[in-house]
Amino acid sequence: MTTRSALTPPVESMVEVAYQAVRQRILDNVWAPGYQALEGALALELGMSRTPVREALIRLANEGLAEVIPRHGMRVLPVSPADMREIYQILTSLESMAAELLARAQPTDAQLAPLDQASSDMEKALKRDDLDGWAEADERFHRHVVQMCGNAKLAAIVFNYWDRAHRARMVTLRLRPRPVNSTREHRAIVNAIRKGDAARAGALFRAHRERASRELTELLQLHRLNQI
Amino acid sequence: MTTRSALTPPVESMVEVAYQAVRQRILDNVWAPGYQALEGALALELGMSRTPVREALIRLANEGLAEVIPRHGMRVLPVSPADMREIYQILTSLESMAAELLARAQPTDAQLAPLDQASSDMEKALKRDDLDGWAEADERFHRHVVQMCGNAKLAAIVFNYWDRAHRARMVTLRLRPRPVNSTREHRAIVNAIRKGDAARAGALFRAHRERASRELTELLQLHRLNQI
DNA sequence: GCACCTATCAACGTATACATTAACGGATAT
DNA sequence: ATATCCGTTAATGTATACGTTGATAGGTGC
Repeated sequence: MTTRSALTPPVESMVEVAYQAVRQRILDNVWAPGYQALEGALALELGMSRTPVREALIRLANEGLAEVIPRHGMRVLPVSPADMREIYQILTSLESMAAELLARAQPTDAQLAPLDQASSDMEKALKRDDLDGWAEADERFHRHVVQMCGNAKLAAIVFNYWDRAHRARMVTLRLRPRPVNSTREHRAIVNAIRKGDAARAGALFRAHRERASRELTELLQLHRLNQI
Repeated sequence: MTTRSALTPPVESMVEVAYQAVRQRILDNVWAPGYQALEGALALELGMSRTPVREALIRLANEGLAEVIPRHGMRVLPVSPADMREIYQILTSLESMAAELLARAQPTDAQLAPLDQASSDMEKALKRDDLDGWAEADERFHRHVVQMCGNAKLAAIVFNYWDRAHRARMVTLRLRPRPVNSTREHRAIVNAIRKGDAARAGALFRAHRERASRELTELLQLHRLNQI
């Protein structure tokens, strides 16, 4: 009997191990933007041969987190202010579409509960001056909207671009004034969705993201953060 | 002297050869949706070892054109009506954003000339009943808008989802009534962009894509095309 | 000192090798 | 006839091998 039950999680392949390991190091800024590593070195570090490492790097390159330079191995891609502008334009467009779709779907109160919960958690975290908690609840809010909009491909794109911008968000989290507007805007968005007012939900979400994008860009300029 | 001039294009790697070969077969519907091929068979057919084939397949899987099923090789991914709906929602969102960005950038008449040209070519092709010519000019119009919007990442996403929907567009091209509305809508979009009216350009583009999406979906239903 | 040339090296791209294991078919029991 | 078991096969995932070639250091000429 060699069935693999739900209890024994699928033996992750070495490609998966390599992919997750490198990805996590990039997202956690353990390997800073510009960091380079040779395929052989990575393989040695991860205790596997170059083959699975190469395959993982192809995925990471496709996802825009790293690039592969022929004789110099993998390089962690920096994110410039111009990149951030492009990324936030994409997120603004797709997330506001997601909000519209969600509003059109007329979700039940039960389905919207996580959004209310996330909003409350943001308020509570802000009162405690718990910025990490605030960021987690904020991300949870956005994730729910995108996951429930009914368009899995759209969600996948949004998640990918969140990842690319993740480091910048973490850096600016503590450089900016207390994010007091966000929660109010989230509440208004939930209301529009609850009423089924798709146009308003989309417009509010769009304004919400555009403000965030503007603030982020200004912060990066102010602090001369030319690559993150 | 072993410089590689512009005349001698970079020797494409075998991975690139494999990637292009498989991709082209999928887009051209030489390998229909659902078609499967083993890594070894592909390698044999392409005259290379499994290694570059595997690496090409990883890219194709990431791009959503194929999937890799552990003991069954590569499988060409079918596109269902539900997929088409998701894809067109994404395209609607991103292309209308591109139109807005382009309008905001206040392009010169010279920069807008290709859009006028494409619109004329669509009219001319339609008069000749040249559907392929019409489709080419239509795609050229859309490509220009997206390429000139100033957001390369957005453009890359749009191109990828065009590819995914390519077969369906080709199939429906000859099933639908003559596309007489599109050219008029294109003209209106160019006018809005020329005036720098970003909101209007975005709204028009959005309506344009939503109409196309609706028509396509209805065609697929009508002809019971449940996977393309 | 600087530019150029050359030889060495090592990282990569691809091919090949190999152990693992899912899939399939045939045999057996009911 | 159908279900189950089991042995065989072959496709895979990963490791290893290897030729090619860009990069670099050191030497040479001016």
